[in-house]
Amino acid sequence: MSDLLERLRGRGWRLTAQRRVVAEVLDGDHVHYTADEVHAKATELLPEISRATVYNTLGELVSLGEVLEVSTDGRAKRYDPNAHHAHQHLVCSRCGTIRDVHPSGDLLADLPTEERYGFRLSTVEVTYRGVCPNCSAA
Amino acid sequence: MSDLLERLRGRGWRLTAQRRVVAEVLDGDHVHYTADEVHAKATELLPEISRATVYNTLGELVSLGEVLEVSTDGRAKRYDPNAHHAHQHLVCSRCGTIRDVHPSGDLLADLPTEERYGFRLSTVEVTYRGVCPNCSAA
DNA sequence: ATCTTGACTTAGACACAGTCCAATGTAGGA
DNA sequence: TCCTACATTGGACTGTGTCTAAGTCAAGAT
Repeated sequence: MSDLLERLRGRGWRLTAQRRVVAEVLDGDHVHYTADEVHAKATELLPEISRATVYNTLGELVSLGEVLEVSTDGRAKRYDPNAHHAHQHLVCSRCGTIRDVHPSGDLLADLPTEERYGFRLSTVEVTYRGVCPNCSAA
Repeated sequence: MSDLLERLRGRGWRLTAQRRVVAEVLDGDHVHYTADEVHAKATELLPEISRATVYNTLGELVSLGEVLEVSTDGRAKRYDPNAHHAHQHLVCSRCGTIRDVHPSGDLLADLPTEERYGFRLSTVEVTYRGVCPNCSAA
């Protein structure tokens, strides 16, 4: 993920300890943390980091297109660092676990012209819900 | 929508003025109000109705399967009385307007077995995003 | 028609997620 | 090294939703 930092510096991002730490926390492929979880983990690496900075940084990463914002439950938004491969989400209705998944087919094409009401479509988000093997077993 | 009230009474729902008013506000096909919008409209019909009652009633309608909870933006949840026809949502990224839409094809089938990670799938929610004709024009 | 009772409603306090602000600190160019 | 525009901080604030204890009432029983 240090290439991320490089990319951002190239775009004029000022590189601070706080931002580095937030990027580091988001590193890894299958994390979907809430802002407060990011803050908690960032605090372990840099005790004085403030909540506001974490929110600011996440917001910047989202508008720079480096991180996706996912809200699957109407509660806290989650942040998904896997922004460079199109994917959708599979959520366990019991425990809330999220997995990245890759449906087949062209999802946008599933919406017929007469159902588009003159909108210019840009994206589609799909959330599959079900019960994960763990919760099924229990 | 008075058949809704009948249905609910049949299920042992106690019929109060407050509940009647909430059901009345949700009547109509293409409304997607937030809880506070429902409360505002309910207050016009029954001035003393409290916020807590609106939240309670909406929650009950949702668990009874009469109303759908939709959260498209990570802000306030919206309540969709059109719960008896499967449908998805088309959201304007500018103004937030929501339309019910009906994609073609079997959405669940788009997720290949090897992408299901052992989950027992139950539902799929699709949100199409784009810009509505109104906002396009402006 | 009235009584009774458990379910419903209420106001307000509380909790959680997120935003805003003025004061302070600092990265990185000159 | 200095400067300054940008970043960070903590705490107050907002919006959305939940909880509670006390009061009220729908509807079945009498």
